[in-house]
Amino acid sequence: MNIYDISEKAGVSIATVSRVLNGSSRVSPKTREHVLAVMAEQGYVPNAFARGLGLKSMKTIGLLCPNAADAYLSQALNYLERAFRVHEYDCLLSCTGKALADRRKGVELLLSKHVDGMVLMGSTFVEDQDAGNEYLRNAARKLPLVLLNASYPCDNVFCVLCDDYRATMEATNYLLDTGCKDILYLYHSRNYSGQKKLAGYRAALENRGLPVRENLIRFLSEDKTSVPDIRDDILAIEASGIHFDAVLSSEDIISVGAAKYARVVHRRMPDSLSIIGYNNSSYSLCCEPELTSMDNKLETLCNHCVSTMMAVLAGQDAPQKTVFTAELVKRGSTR
Amino acid sequence: MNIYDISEKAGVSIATVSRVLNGSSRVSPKTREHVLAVMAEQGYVPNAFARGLGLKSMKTIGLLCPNAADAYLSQALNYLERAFRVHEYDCLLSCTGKALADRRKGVELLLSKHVDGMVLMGSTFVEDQDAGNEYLRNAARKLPLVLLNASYPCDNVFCVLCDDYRATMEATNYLLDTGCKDILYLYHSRNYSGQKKLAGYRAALENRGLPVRENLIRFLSEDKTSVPDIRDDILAIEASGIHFDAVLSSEDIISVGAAKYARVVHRRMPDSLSIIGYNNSSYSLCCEPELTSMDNKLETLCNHCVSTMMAVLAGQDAPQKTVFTAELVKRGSTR
DNA sequence: TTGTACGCGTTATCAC
DNA sequence: GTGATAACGCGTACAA
Repeated sequence: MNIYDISEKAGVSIATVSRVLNGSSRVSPKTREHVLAVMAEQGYVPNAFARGLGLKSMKTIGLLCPNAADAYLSQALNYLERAFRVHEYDCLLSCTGKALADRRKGVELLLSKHVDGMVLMGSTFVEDQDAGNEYLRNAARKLPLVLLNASYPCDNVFCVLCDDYRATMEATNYLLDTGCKDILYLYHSRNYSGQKKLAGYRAALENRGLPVRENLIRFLSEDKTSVPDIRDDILAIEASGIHFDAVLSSEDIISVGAAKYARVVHRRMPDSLSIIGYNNSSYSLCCEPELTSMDNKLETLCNHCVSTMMAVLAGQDAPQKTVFTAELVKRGSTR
Repeated sequence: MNIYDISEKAGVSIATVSRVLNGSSRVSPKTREHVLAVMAEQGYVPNAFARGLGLKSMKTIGLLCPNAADAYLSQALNYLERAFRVHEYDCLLSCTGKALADRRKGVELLLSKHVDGMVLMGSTFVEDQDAGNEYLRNAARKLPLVLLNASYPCDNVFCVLCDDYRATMEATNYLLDTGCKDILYLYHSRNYSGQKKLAGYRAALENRGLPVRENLIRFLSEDKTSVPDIRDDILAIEASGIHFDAVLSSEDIISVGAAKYARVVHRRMPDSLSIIGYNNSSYSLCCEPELTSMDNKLETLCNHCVSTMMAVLAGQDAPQKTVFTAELVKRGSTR
């Protein structure tokens, strides 16, 4: 069943069928109705490959994600896919992992499939040393890139993110305001976003003339990310003689580990220990009391990624960088 | 840069270039080397649309998933995508939601994009009344379907699942063996898998000649699925005068809610309350003590989905149904 | 308003 | 082994 069959059965030329198909050009209402009827009757569906060949597009967006199993990223995945679908774009998924070589390969594969654009989820995709970002610049020469929660100034690269710096600064201030003195800062990732968050923590202390004690800033091993692992890490920190009355982390899952630590050593929240997480994910509701967490507006960010992409694809101009503000959601783990 | 350019620069015909490209037919080693060199030099990448048009395939698999944000499904998504990628297949994602109309639409959209096969994640995709499954039978006439954690006997539909019936039976038996008398069974979904699980619970009791008390079997509202919601549901159950010394659920997240309930009312695990979850997801590690959970071997299932799909696409025959056995992972929430 | 004819970049079937 | 050439199914100038 192709366009020729339809044109024959409808007694018109393929050009007319094509016009009806694409809604566009001028076709007499009568012919249109007739052709539509024939198409419906025959259950005709235009061949996407042939159409792609001609239009150089199959209305497909590449979604790159280091790890689709991650609670935060999978949430983003869900928002993005649904929003793109509303615009009749399908999403090609690529779970690349964090290694540069794999990310590059992921981008190239999607490039070879001629997606219309790509969304790169998380600041993992941007390397600190700019030489490593050649693959991004190269991709951006061929199609628009939208970066979720990352920043990279480059033509045809559009960034949508939350002000992580301000967010952790606000969280730190809140802890200080509620009487905490020794705030343990725990983080997993040294990428752009991770650095901004840490900088916010430092800045909050410095702004008040408080010392930044480096032994309260702890990078957790990247390969031990389960909640019990994190609990054990914190137990070890305590065992090493470091005292803290609050835990601020770069991810909810870390804070869940902190809550677990608190239970084990019988420290009550928020009296003996305050905890703040990041992302306001479903993990923050798992603990008792529930965790105060920084809501970085994932849904808003994702929707903005999609509308930015749509604008760019439509030839309109879009802001190179859009920054939203996070919001602290206060729950039982803080005063 | 297309096949003509390459053939011209290499001084051969496009047929030869095509042969080199597809590794197949007889080409003299010398010509092959030369053509490969030219292709590399020019950075030539064959056009996927044109290739798709000729081959009627773009090596793409459709992944349908009611909700990519779900902890369990996103894990599956990750496993599936990576395994397919190893076989050089890309994945087109469709988060359909649970409504039949939307699922049908998702299938049809992927059908129109001429994916080579589809994986349907979760038993949500199979309707109880078979009339609702016409969309599956229809799709199966055109391409192979692999169902993850669902069963539907139909030509060209391949099912990969865990024996949920036996799994909950085993879990129930374990609770009974460790001295529990009143096991509250909580579930969220009435789909195929949900029914099997419940049946396993009933069967375990019946096999021991114990009464199945319907007021210990509770269906939780589908739209209130957050941990605090579930905690409140359980509090309400208790308030209604129902006594229980164990909670068995169809999903880890429900059991996390149960653990939260236990904390609120100061019931200690496992002495005063035993809890078993399902899926052995990261949620089961969030609680203190950690939750005993039924591991339904998601990674194994996913890998099997992929190898089944590959076999079918290669024209080999594959088992219509493959059933794995779940395994109870014992942790602190049970004796 | 409608139709003709060509281009899109491959693969595949023939001949040679 | 290699080279013409016909599909593949659709979009679209251009002509009518």
